[in-house]
Formats: sequence, C-alpha cells, structure tokens
Amino acid sequence: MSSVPPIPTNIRGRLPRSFYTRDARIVARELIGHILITEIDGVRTSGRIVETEAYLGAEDHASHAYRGPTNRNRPMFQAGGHVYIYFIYGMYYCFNVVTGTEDQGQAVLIRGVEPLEGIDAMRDRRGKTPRRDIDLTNGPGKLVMALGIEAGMNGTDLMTDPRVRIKKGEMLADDDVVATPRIGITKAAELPWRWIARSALKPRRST
DNA sequence: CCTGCGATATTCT
DNA sequence: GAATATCGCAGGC
Repeated sequence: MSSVPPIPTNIRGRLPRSFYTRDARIVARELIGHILITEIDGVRTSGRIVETEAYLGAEDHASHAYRGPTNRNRPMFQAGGHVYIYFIYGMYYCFNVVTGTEDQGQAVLIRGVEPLEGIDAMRDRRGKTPRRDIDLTNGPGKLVMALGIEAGMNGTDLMTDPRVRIKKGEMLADDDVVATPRIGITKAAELPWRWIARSALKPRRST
C-alpha cells in the first residue's frame, strides 16, 4: 500500500484555540504582528497582520451579527478560531477570524497585512501590479485576492485547515499599535475598535 | 499629493 | 429601493 502520509494539518505553530475564544477587541489588538498564511495548490503566501477591526455580537450595531444568526453570518456564531468570509459591494470578499465562544457572534476583520512570502504569486492574483509590495495587501479586499482566499473557505477551522492558518509572530508593544474608529461603517462609527501597527500608518493613504 | 465617483451583487428596509 | 466592514481610476492641485 501507499506510504504517503495524510495531508499535514500543521497544528504546530498555529495560534491555539484559546487565543481566539476571548473578546474580539482583545483578539483584534493581539493579532497585530502574527502571520496569516495560505497554501493553495502548493503555492504558499503569507503576510504579517498589521490592521484589524473588532466586531461584537448583539451589542454592536455595526456587526453583521447584530440581529442574530442568519444564513450569511452563520459562521460568526461558531467557536473562536473559525473563519467568516463575506461578499461585499458586489465584487470583493472580506476575511474574518471568529472570536469568543460559540453563539456570541463575534469576529475580527483582517484589514491589512504586510507581504512576506509568495509576493510573485500575490502579484499574479492581483492582476494589476502596484508599484509597492505593500499595496498588494493593504486593504481587506486586496489581501483576500493576494492570498488566494476563496468563498469556499467560509466556516473553516484555523486549527486544522491546511489551506489557511495563523502562526505566532512577534507581539508588538502598546506603543507600536494605534487604536482608531472602524472604517467604512455608519453605525457605531465612533467606537475605536480598529487597531493598526504604527509602522503601517504612513504607507496607507485613502480608504 | 489629494478628493470624488462608478462598478456590481447580496442583504436589508 | 437603499445600503453596503471596497477598490481603482480620473481629474485637480
């Protein structure tokens, strides 16, 4: 018989479930500096997380989970460590990490990463070819395209899915992380639940 | 450098 | 009908 081992799940090196089963605001802050990795058809791409936003459940008017579970937001009500992907503006997908415990309906939107591995593949996937590497992944829709994230990954588990995982990176000091209001929302727009690495503030312009 | 706007599909009122 | 957890391009400094 074949001696080929099963596809490795690479649990080693991943952030543990306990990292995600906390309040979205804590997870959003602490995700800054960790590494988002995809492995699609043998192509590996990765980036350092530099911008996040926290979305809570029934108490957060800006959250997809505000009105309780629906067909669309169902993955948000899974246990922390799962993936929530939604389609937005008729054209783009956004990638979220579910946080908290089952049924809380929390998630963290990944809004920006700094390209690390597979930059050539990122450029291929983006079609356009931005001058600077950072412009490949400095937006929630952009990083989804660059990393090859697809709707089929919606609801998957970051603990075990070989296609997408988050590995421990370098924890940033509080002085190196800035909290600001969330982007692109009209409800609860004043809450400072967006976190961004100070090093990522300069390159970013509009949006 | 900056601001404004159109694209385009699902969800909400 | 209106709104939307966006992006890239056009045009004016």
